[in-house]
Amino acid sequence: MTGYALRAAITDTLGHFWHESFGQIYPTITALEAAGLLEREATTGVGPVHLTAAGEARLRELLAEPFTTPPPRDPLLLRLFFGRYVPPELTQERLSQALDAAVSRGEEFARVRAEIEEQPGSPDAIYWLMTLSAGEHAARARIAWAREALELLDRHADAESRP
Amino acid sequence: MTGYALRAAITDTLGHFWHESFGQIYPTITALEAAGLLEREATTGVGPVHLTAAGEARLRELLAEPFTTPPPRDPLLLRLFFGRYVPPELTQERLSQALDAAVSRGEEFARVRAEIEEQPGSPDAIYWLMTLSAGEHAARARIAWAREALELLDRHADAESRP
DNA sequence: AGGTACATGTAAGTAGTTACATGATTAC
DNA sequence: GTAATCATGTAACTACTTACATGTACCT
Repeated sequence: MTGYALRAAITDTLGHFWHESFGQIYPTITALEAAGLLEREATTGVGPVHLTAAGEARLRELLAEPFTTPPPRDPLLLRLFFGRYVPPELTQERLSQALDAAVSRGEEFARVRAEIEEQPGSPDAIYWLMTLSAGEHAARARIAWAREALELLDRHADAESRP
Repeated sequence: MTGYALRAAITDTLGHFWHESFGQIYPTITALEAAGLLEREATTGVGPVHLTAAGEARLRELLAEPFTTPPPRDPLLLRLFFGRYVPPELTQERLSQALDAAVSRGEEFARVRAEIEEQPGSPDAIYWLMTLSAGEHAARARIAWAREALELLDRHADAESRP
């Protein structure tokens, strides 16, 4: 595929857990081609590329290597944690937005699930369903949490206004 | 507090959703001091610092500003998605590790909850409980997902070995 | 005396984003 | 003909990690 198509594919199918920018993609394609891991389908220097045999071997190698998880950084939770320093209405709004976003993600996941289950028997299907399921569980948990937190905030505001 | 104590406090109380390294903390303390937002408690140039009035005002300002969420990058899900390229036992092991880690996190959260609920009435308590609850929901979701995925993988391996 | 926790900092390097720049092709 | 989509790339910048370097204080 082309770099452009690759980016679209990443956004569409890995979107809920991965991301790449053009600033990463194009220099990487150049480097991989120089290393013989990628090949152009034309000799023009641009256009679709695909993995060479060496490229696929390297991919398998990389996927099998141990990996580390980057340190967490959740900007929403950070702002909620210091909620005492901002108006309660702002915290409420932020929770509402998080709730809406999680609901949308849940709906999107349902559409993707329907799509995958239309073509069963693909050797990839089980792995795609696995990562999809991670998104579904996370979205449901986020929805439940946000509702709970909004209620907690409501009750707290009530208790403050009539002590 | 000192930079060292600050880092310990971040790790202890924000650990499940935030992180800072010394390489960030110390230069930042220097910059904030130069800007008059932090003050040393001694005149020696080292030792505990605390927010000035201007510093607290700036903190409130920053906390109230809109924020963006960084693009997602989940290294585990990426490797599961391309599960077809690695031995199934490796995928199984990775899921088991994720499950164990989520269980441990869940237990840790239970301890923290007990701690917070010991001193009720703190004006921060509601916000701390909110972020803690986010961790609890996420951990439970991760546990449920990992168990489900392990089962899916098991059934799949069975189906492959006796077609 | 030796180890562990407390404490502070820098320098090099990596990773990644954002903004800018350019142009071809397709759809209406 | 003009707007959107497809397509490729670079340069500057920001954020952040890691490794290194150094020293004190306390405990046993």
